[in-house]
Amino acid sequence: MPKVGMEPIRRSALVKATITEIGRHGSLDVTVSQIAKRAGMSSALAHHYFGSKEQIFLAAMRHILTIYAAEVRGALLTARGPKDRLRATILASFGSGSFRREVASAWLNFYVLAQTQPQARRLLSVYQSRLRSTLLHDLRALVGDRAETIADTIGALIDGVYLREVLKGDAPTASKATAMVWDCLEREIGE
Amino acid sequence: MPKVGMEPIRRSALVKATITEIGRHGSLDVTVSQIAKRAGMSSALAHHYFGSKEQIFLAAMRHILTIYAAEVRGALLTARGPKDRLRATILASFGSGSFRREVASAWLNFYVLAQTQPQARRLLSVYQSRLRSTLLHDLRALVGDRAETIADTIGALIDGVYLREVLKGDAPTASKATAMVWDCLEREIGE
Amino acid sequence: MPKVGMEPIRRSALVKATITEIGRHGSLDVTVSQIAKRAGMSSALAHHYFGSKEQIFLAAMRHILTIYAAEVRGALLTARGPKDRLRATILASFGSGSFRREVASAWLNFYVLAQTQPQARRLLSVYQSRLRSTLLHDLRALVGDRAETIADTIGALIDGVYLREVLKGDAPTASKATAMVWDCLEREIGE
Amino acid sequence: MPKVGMEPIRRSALVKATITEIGRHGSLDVTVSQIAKRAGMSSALAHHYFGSKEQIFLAAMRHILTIYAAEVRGALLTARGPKDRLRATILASFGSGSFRREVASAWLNFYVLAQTQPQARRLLSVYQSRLRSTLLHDLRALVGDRAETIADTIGALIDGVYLREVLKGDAPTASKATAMVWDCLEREIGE
DNA sequence: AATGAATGAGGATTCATTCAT
DNA sequence: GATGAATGAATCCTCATTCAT
Repeated sequence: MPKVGMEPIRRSALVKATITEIGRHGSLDVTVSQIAKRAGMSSALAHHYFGSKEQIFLAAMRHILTIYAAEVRGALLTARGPKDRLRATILASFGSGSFRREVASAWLNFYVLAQTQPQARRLLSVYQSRLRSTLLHDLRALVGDRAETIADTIGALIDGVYLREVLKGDAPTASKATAMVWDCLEREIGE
Repeated sequence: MPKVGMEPIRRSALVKATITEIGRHGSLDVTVSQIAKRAGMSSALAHHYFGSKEQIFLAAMRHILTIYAAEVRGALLTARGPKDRLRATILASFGSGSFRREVASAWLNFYVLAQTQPQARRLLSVYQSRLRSTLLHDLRALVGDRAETIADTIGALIDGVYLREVLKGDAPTASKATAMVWDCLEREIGE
Repeated sequence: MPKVGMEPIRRSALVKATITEIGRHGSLDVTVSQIAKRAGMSSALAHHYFGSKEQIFLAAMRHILTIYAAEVRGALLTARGPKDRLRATILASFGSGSFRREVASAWLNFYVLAQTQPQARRLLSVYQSRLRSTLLHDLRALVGDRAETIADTIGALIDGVYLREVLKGDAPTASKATAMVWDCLEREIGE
Repeated sequence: MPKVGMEPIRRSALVKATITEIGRHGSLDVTVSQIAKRAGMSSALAHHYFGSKEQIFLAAMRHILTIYAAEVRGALLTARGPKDRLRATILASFGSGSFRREVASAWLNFYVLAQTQPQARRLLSVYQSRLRSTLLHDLRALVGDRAETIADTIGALIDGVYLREVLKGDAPTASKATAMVWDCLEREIGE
């Protein structure tokens, strides 16, 4: 058993365990001990690596956003043309990565935290900015000046549809969610 | 002075105090004592009336939804024609009642709770159903079959815009929010 | 069992238990739970009444100083003339109240705390001022101008002798301590 | 570069770091990690060298006493005659080595520890014995039989004056402290 | 020699909730 | 109706200490 270079392994294990536990409880009312135990270590070690429960959660949220960004980039790789790219972006937002119960839970709690926690707020605006600039880029090619307005609307709609889908009760449906946003977008760009 | 008839007064004071305290802290991490103190009574009495902290919060949320419903009804009173009514509905969703910081805080925490708490979930679906049927009623007159789809889209958009506005940092702007939803709606109904 | 007016009883019990426990451990490394248990209550109640461990200790120290002040006043009641009064003051400083192991422990830890804790520092200076003015009053009648210098010296000597006696190992001897200070004082006032 | 011979360097660094940290915090509530970091090594190494936190502190205290003893010896080197030597001894007790805040902190905490820790108690009695025999030696030449009593009184007075000076708040004054003890001593030896 | 990794044990503090009055 | 009293249970976080490398 190597005793060196454990840090990234431990951090990653904690991040994953955090997401799992939050999903399991639906809230941030999860003890560091529970998270640590699931990650196979003592709570003391969790604190050693992250300093506080809050930082553990922020790391988890950063991870979720990283995964999401990767999913978007992945979807864009094979997209051809602006419309295809827009569609890919929307699809990725409702991809299997985002629609898992644990991730949804993390998001909802993240919204709560973003009201008061500066780092959370910053992280949230990173997410929003990225999505916005991705949408903007392709919308400009299609609608010119109206791109900004539409990007904002579609961004908000994505969040709203996401919220409703994950709170629906039964498992969220990516296709339904995507269709709803896409239809709106098509009408906006005057298809 | 009779002690009779205090119950509704106490309950109402607690509900308001709860909303205020949640707004102040941004989360449900508010103690019953803090709420009770703000409401001018002991925490024991708060428990006497509501049974548990969770029930206090649910009562607060019910109050918020009641106010919201009233705001919608009020706006509809003077509206003439389906389009005017739709516009009124949207306006009410971003009315001063909803856009107060405390109410926004309550909503975000309510979403978290709705994942796991049956009463919260039911309450949430009451809100969604009401909004949906209000929108549907007027949309049918305008677009017939497409009403359902559009109602869902607009409902989700309202939630998404609300989310983004209240998490923006600076005070949310009702006019901007309303415009965004209304523009989308106009395009949908083929204005 | 009365459920009203418990506060003074509880506070007093906690103060006494604190002194006992500090004496038993020799240091402030005593848990609030140990103190509370000895005082016959839960640690939560101890916090309810005092707010923090530090405040509990400060209350204990205030109690010790109160007892000491009472002992001095008591000794002065029957004293006749300045010399007799000075002797009484010294005697009281090494009275059975001060020389108990627990009280000595509290004092030593109090000195440590007084370096950094404002309230402790203030309390310490209250003790020093009181002793000084008591000594001064009677010394003035005997030596006039030299009273101040002598009061300071005797005050320091009392502290030094106390320190050495309580750290000696075997039980401290009031008579030996008193004699040492008194002899010095006699020489200072020129017999 | 050989790793041999590091031991004394490490130990010394730790001892100094300990004194610094205790001074900085005013108490023994200093973590081994803080000490080790200040000494430029890991806490594990600190344990390797000293075995426990307690032993680190005792080593620090031994160091302080060694310095103090050296200061006394140094002062005695140039002293001529018993009175001059007594004066030198007192001066050294309030020398710059002893009156530093960190050293004072260490002393106060040392007193607390001496109540219960055998090694600390022994160390304290070494200090007291040394001071006593130094004083005794010169007092005998001046007052014969009364030397013992006076030595005890002066010893206690030194401790008492030290205690008050370091707890005074503002920086302690060596000259004032020395004068107080010296004046008392002169009167005792019948100057 | 030296350290990062790891933890067990603990400890102050908080709080929802209950109960006697 | 109303509350001060009271607590059990929890939770975050700390830290001296050990160990594998």
